[in-house]
Amino acid sequence: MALQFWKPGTVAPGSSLDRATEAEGHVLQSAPLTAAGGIQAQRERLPIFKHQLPQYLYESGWAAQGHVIACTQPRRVAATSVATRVAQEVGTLLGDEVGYTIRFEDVSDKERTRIKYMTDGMLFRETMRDPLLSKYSVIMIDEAHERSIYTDLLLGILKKVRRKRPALRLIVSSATLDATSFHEYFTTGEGCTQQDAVIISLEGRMFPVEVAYLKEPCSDYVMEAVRIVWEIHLRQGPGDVLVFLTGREEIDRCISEIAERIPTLPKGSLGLQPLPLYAGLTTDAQLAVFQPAEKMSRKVVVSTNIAEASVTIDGIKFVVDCGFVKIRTYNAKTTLSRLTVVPTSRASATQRAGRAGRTSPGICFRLYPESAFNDRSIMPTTTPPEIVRTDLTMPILQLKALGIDDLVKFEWVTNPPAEGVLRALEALIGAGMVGDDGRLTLVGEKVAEWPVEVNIARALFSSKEYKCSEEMLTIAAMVSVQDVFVIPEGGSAGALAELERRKFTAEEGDHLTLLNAYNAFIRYGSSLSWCRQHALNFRALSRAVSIRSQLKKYMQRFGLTPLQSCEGDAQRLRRCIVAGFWKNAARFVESEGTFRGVRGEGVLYIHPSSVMFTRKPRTGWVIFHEMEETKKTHIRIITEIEPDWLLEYGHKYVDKRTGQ
DNA sequence: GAGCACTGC
Repeated sequence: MALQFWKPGTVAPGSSLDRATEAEGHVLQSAPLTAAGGIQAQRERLPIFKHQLPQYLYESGWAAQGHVIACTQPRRVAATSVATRVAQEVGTLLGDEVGYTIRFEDVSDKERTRIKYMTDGMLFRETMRDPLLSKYSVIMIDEAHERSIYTDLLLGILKKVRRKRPALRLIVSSATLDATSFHEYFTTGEGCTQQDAVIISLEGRMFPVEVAYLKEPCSDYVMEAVRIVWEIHLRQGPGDVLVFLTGREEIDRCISEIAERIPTLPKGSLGLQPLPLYAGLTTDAQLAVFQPAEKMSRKVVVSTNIAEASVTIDGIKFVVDCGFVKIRTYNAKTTLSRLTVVPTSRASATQRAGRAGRTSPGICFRLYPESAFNDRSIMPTTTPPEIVRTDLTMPILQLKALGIDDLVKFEWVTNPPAEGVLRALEALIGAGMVGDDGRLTLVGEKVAEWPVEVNIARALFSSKEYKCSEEMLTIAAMVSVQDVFVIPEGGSAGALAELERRKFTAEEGDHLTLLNAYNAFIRYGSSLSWCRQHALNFRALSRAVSIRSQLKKYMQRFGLTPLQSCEGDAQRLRRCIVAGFWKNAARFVESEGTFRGVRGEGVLYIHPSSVMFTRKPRTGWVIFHEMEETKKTHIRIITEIEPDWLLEYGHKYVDKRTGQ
């Protein structure tokens, strides 16, 4: 069957979705969804929206006999907000026929829920308990173009599930040009036919957006952005501006440059109100971008990629796009992750431009020449999926837990790099999670179920022996969230925050400092105002509370109870951390003031956010939570240890590697 | 003596 695309947002009169490919449209499919009746909802020529597909399927009987229609989203907010909207449209209470399931929150009913919105990570997790996902009749994977790691893993699993359970119908929804490749993915291969039910829809933006380019490339896109914002402000009509830059530093610079020029505005002209937006901001500061602009003023939101898909601001009429994005890449050989600024994909550029056309026609100014946009060697069609640039240790452990031992045979949407797969397997074997036969060990099976990384799981398992599970649980939760300590931009506010942080500082290092901050948060009522007073991130701490209580349930389920406190015996706790993180040990080199990793990682620098940044370790040895490469290789979340605590583990490690 | 895109279980 030939692939066809609809024009965004329309279905021909009286057509059912199974006939949609005959009509003009943005739905494309290779097999009809007629087994339980087609969709006859469109008597008149009404626009059909993507989020309504599950409810049409529901009305057409696809949720009969206790079956459930699932719709996955890469993000929690999307899952909850779409579920809320659909529940309203269907006219039921949220959590009744229409519900959602995300981590820490299950607003669905086991018996009654027929349409379930969920994060893709959640559905992936569900495959561990029910490998055939037998209660679902239709699964819609939304925002598949974002290619999150869980989307990819899920698509791979679903292809496998469909071979065993052909009655399962899949809908893959993608906003970009790669729709055809998803189609090919599901219709080729052994046992796959053109009859496999796949519908791929394209989204359309609501209003036209005119795109303008620079004639020549610019050398400093931050200053160029400032110039364009100025021009928009003086020459264009009303409407707010959204500027895309790559990170906090650029955003701060852009904002102060704009602020500096505000006094030069001609008398009587509109004011300008520059506002930063990035994930690390406090809730208060983030909320500011949603407030309407002050009277007689134009709002300029200067944002990271967060405004590309995660956060939607109404009233934006102008977009200024620098054409770059900061992404995390992972080097399997060195086990180093790194943040790099790279040109955006064309798909990203299109998505960013679309942000100008949500409420009215708009204009997007791209800070690069049109020739760059058209040159695939400069701007790729799509961003490389997460699976090719991430640490594969956990994903592979989880695939193995699903019985997928042959990773070469697994039908990846995109193959992960061979090096990454090998290193991950090596790490899992070294950690005793995978045996030499490539199969999961008993420990591996257990750890795969935990929603934490391998090192943390190991420390939690050891916490029973070291009698410090209460504290280890807290530390596990705290290292899983980021930005607990708020760092205001420079000046006196920064120094004040630094003083606040010292109140929680523990001699032993960052792990215990985090523990102190968490305990104080609980002791003083877990309140937002208390966090503000002490320069702590309320959102992060609240999340840590949720994670801790979830992990506590796992401790109970795995018989690691009763939970015990180390009663202030920090040594037990530090030894327990070593039991999980012994591979992340580093030795101080006095003459250089730097560290060397025991795995030969080269020169390591303490991250400035560490309480160890200003001191040298008494014993000369530390354990770190993670390392990251920026201009230098930094280690983060560090605790001082005694070197002989390592001997036990180091021995095992050497044995495995050399075979001695 | 100096820094951190964004998600998710």
